[in-house]
Amino acid sequence: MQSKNHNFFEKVYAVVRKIPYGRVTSYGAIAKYLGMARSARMVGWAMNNAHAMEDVPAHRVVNRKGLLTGKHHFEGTNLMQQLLENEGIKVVDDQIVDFENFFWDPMKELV
DNA sequence: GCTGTGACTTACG
DNA sequence: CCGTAAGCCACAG
Repeated sequence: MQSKNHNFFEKVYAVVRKIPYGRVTSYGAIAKYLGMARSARMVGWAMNNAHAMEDVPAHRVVNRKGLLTGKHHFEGTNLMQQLLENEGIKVVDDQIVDFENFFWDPMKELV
């Protein structure tokens, strides 16, 4: 019985999985795309649960300032930064360089 | 059903 | 831009 299995988490994962390579987005952007711009925190929380999801590149999701706020939740100390740099994204002081240039808005890109 | 919490965001100075 | 304060919603206990 699926009942209310339509977790909003699944929606978050769906959007995060659609993040193209070498791009990043913010929790608020995802939340807004899901119609819950005021629940940006929940998006981050969903990422916490996303740890069980291998198809969820949570490292491509950062806060509004392009700061790797959730890097602390990744394995190691700078795994998140390593992953981003591996995609060609420069990260300095836990902050993405030219964040606006790498920002991926599901509202505009995903339509 | 209330309380606490959180990988956020916005507003104000 | 930076620091502080408040708002916000969903989930766990």
